[in-house]
Amino acid sequence: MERVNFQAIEKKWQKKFHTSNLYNKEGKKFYCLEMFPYPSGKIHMGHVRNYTIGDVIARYKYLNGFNVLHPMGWDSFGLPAENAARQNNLNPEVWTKQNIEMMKQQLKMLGLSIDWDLEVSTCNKDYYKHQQELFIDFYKQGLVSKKETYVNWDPIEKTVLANEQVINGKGWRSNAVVERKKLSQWFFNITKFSDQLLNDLDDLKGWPDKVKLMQKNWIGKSIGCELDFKVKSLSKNIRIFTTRPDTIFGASFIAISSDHEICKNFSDKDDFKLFQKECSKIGTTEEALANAEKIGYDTKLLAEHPFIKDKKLPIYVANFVLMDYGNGAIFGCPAHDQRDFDFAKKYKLPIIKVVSDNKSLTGDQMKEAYTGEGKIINSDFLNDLDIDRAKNNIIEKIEKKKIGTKKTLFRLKDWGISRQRYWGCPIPMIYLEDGSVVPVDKSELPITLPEKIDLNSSGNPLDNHPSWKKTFHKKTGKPAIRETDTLDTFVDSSWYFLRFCSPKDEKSPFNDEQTNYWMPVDQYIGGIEHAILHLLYSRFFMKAIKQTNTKIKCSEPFKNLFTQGMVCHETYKDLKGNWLSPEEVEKISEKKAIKKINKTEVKIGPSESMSKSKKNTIDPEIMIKQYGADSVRWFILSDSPPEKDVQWSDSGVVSSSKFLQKIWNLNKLIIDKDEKIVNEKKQEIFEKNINLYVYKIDRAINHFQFNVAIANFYEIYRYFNDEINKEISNKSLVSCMIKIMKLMIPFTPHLAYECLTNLNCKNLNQWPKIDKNIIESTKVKMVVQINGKTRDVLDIKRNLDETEVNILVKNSIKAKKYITDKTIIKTIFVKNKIINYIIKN
RNA sequence: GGGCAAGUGGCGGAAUUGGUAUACGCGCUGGUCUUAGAAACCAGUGCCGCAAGGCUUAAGAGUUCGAGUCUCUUCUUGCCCA
Repeated sequence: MERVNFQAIEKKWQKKFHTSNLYNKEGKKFYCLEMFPYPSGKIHMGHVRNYTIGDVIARYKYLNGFNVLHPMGWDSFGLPAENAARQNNLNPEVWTKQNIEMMKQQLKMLGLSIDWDLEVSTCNKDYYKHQQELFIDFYKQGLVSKKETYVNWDPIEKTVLANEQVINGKGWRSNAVVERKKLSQWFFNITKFSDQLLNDLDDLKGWPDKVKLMQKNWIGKSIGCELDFKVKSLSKNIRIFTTRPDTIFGASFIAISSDHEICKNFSDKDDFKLFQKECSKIGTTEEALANAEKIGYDTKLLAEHPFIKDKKLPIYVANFVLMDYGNGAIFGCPAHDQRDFDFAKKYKLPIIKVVSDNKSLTGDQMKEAYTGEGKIINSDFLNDLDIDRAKNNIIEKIEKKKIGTKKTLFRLKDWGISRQRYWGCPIPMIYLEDGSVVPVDKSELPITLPEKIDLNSSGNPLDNHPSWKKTFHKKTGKPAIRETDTLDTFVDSSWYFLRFCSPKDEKSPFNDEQTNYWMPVDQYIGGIEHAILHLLYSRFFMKAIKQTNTKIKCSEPFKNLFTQGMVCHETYKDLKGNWLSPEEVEKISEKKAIKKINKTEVKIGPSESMSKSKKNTIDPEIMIKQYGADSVRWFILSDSPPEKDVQWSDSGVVSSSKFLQKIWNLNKLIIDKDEKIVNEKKQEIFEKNINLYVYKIDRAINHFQFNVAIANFYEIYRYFNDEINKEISNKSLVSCMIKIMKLMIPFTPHLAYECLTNLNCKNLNQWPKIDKNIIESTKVKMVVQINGKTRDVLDIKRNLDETEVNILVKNSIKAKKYITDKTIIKTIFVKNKIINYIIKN
């Protein structure tokens, strides 16, 4: 049998894919989008999986008559380019553009149905120009602000980290211990949309519940209240915020942030200064705050308890209270908050239990705070209420006494977007001589990056640049200084999906009409690691844009979301414990492997997601060159459901390629086949069964069960191969094979189109019709059970009723013996499925 | 610590959503072909049993004519938040 030349076929069809696209102008629109890649240099298997899944959907929709938008772009700003540039002594732009070229070629090798005319790259000024415009629009809408805040400072990268970039108190990239540093930063006021971002989740029916829940928790809405504490020695009250007003009777101290205005009273004291310095050593994440040692500074001030007469609470400055939480002041209830508990233990403050944990321990005997449910105790009028009731009750009392009000708190913080880096979008703001900050005039956009830059000195490269920041205010002509921070790269990816609707529009970020036609994205596909931030920021952008531009109708960017799993591979280590790549290892059996060079033993570790650090990566390009893109696509879809992790296996991709060879052979066989005598009945059954598979595969694709669809292809092959010589006309075989090859287009487009051409198929781009009548007329399997145990399976016509089935059962040899001479007490009959006889023994 | 998933052969996994558990693939075993290997093809492959048959979806209970699927308890793993 002739070996199929995958490389030649793929090359031939990729030329056509490059110039063709998936537009059916008269069809309903379908916007299919995969998360665009960071151009790191080469594509990895994760990309292969992501873009193959997207390609299946895009092609499937196109074949079904949809007008499909399937673009691709590059998330091309970001730190790795700066690092690489430093190492290789070239401009980040050069490095980035090289990578994009290489990765684009690799993506093309996969045979994706991308419309490359729409390509967008976020580091191009014709992209970020519009981003600067959007920034100015947002600024004018009051959605941008500049705030002095503590930030997570990465001392190695010398940059600000977002909370989520801090993992276990360390920088996600540098692994350096993160410090708290006060800086003036630009923010998007995402919290203005907190309620909307939360409530609109309910409308996202096409999103995984898991992702919605993660977003909900991230936004973290909670009800609490503000409450004023009188301080006798001060003229002013301290206003605190709490989500647990029900524990007010357990309060034993007040804790304030080191930035609280009261601290001004002793800001020149040396011991306080020292304390303040200590405070800055911990990061700003909740995790860092919870894990850090709690330290306090005794102000010697006393606050009055609002509900307990003559009770005084000491006021401490504490390192775990931040100014941007509530009002920078809390009351401490050690018995029911772990941080307060730790603090109280350290400073020997009373621990008063006010929620019953059904244990006899007194507050002082408790080993940790109790934060669970329970009845309120030791709390005067709140006693015996449960927590929720007590909360409502106390808030009512507080409002009545006019010492505080109910308040909603969100965990969600404003989005800090300033980065002290070169390779990002310049923030289009200028500082005037009088100290005011204004946006640059839109006519001056884009504010471009300087080409020559020193990346080797520490600090902010744009700030270090000799001339770049010096400019003039357009209106007054007076000298001004540019903002030298650049935007977080999450900003770049928060609106690229809009740009794809009209990527060539020079006047505005997007054309309203085109945007309203294509948006929202009908199917968005990407990794679960973006479940919170990227998706939340994009949702914010959509809402902010809608507020800015009233012509835009869309308020949620992604109608359906699919999060695919990772690609994993076994890990290998030599005897010294060094990681080994799969190429360095020779596998002898399932559990045994040796090093190729010196035949020493290799330890096989668990399969983990592919990463350079563990050296367990497989290069897609090598795989494509060896087995062909279709085989790689086929394998990556075949082995696991797409939402779960998949194990890369060499034997798997080998068998994929073998199977595609078999499909090729089968096609050849049919084309060259001599005509035989035809049995109409057999042919009809054959055609019906093929039709049934069309239905099954169509259904599987719709449910994202690509592995199931592929299993069906294996079945079809076997069935087809068995039936090929059984009195079926060549015409019928060819028309059935055409159906099958059309079903394969989304999975293995090169092979499928080549075979279809060889089969002389006329309408290449039309999905086979599912004939519902044929499915209705196929036989069904009726399970015959006796007392719930399966005794026989009958092939019967569809929709027979109970009496008809009874007759058939009585004639069945297998089932008959269980029923004759027995008393049937009850019969359960489910049409087309099962008949179950309950008999007496 | 809290929340959410999930647990099916040696492995990846399927099961029309309460109706034949183990589809399909990998691996393994045997065979045909071959000087040999590879490839290809054929057959077998959950467990017990010679067989008839019985047992089996992490463990245990429950609902049901019928449970991998629903409910409860326990255990384990993964993810997110702390």
